[in-house]
Amino acid sequence: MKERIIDVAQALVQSRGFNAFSYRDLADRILIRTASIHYYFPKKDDLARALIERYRSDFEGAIQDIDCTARSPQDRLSAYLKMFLELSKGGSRLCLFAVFSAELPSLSETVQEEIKIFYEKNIQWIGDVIDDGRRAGLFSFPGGSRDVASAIFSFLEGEMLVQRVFPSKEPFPEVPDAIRILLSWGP
Amino acid sequence: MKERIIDVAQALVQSRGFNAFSYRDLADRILIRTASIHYYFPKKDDLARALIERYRSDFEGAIQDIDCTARSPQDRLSAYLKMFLELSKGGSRLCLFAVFSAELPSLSETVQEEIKIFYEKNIQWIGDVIDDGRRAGLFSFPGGSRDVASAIFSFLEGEMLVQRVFPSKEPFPEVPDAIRILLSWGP
DNA sequence: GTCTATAAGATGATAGAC
DNA sequence: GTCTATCATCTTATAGAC
Repeated sequence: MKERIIDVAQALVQSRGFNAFSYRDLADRILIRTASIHYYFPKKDDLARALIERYRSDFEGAIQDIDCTARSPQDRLSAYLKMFLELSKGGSRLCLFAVFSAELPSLSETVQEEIKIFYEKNIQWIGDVIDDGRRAGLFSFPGGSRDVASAIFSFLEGEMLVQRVFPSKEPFPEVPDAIRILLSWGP
Repeated sequence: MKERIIDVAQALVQSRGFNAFSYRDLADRILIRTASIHYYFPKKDDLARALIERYRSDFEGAIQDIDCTARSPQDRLSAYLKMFLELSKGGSRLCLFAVFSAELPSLSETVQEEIKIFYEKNIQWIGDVIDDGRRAGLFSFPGGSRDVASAIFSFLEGEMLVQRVFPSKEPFPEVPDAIRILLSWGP
């Protein structure tokens, strides 16, 4: 049940935002009473934290999978992008953290801190991968790998916003051209 | 008065989101009663439309200013970026449209349409500028200018989300490195 | 134009029966 | 665990006095 509530809540956050849905919205969709949801998540902030925790652990699990299979930097980055887009259901759902960032000052301190950790982990990981790639002569870019990693991550988060507004746009290619250019990643 | 309401409302939207503030929040800040706000903006959707209209006209005015002074593609793009960041008050405020995109499905059809127009205008303009730049041999990038313009815009919107989470990060340079790389824009 | 007063409904939350 | 019942509060919105 707990998982099911999180499922539905996540879908609502990713489409409307955290402040634009109520326990009633959840209850109606799950066919349960709001009091039952309060049993699992007494305060709405508890729900926010649970949402983040699962999303983040999904992400970290996926990243570990990628690291374990230990392929080339290119394959790792490709796999990351694919996973990123999958979790967001191709734009109809935003990245959970893009939504939370947009509403950041309305969220609790704890949640804000969790969001920061998520961003940090992602940028760190991308930075490591492209650094590996550069050392192997596969990628080429000026400056620090962290800056480029941050730019890639910003681009991905922003691209979801744009894609939401233009659903007619062709779906994300597996590796967006912008990233290929940023990394001088030849075809 | 109307302008003042829009000022305060815009600040609230850019920090918390459209669904996370109420007429009461506005009233408390402006030292007025909620009924008075309803006099100017009967429905909250009227306020949303007014917000968008002003933001968009500010943007278009600024873009026209840039076009009239008719400088080089590089200067035009620099000026655009500077304006973009100014309107967003350096990350403490998100781009109004980044917030609206994040909450898109919770907004009215009319508002959604306006958001689309804003995005379209911006991407179109950036595309024209970098196309000019490419023809003049100042920029170099593979593929269509619209795709690169879209990537630049996505990056900017996303960068604001990231900057909000890491306020300690150094402020946006006038022309972010990512954009220099995307355009092969030498120093 | 701004106010008081107020309505109708939503919202987050709790107590207590089953 | 799930329910009914209930709460205080907030939210959007309107009517009508000044």
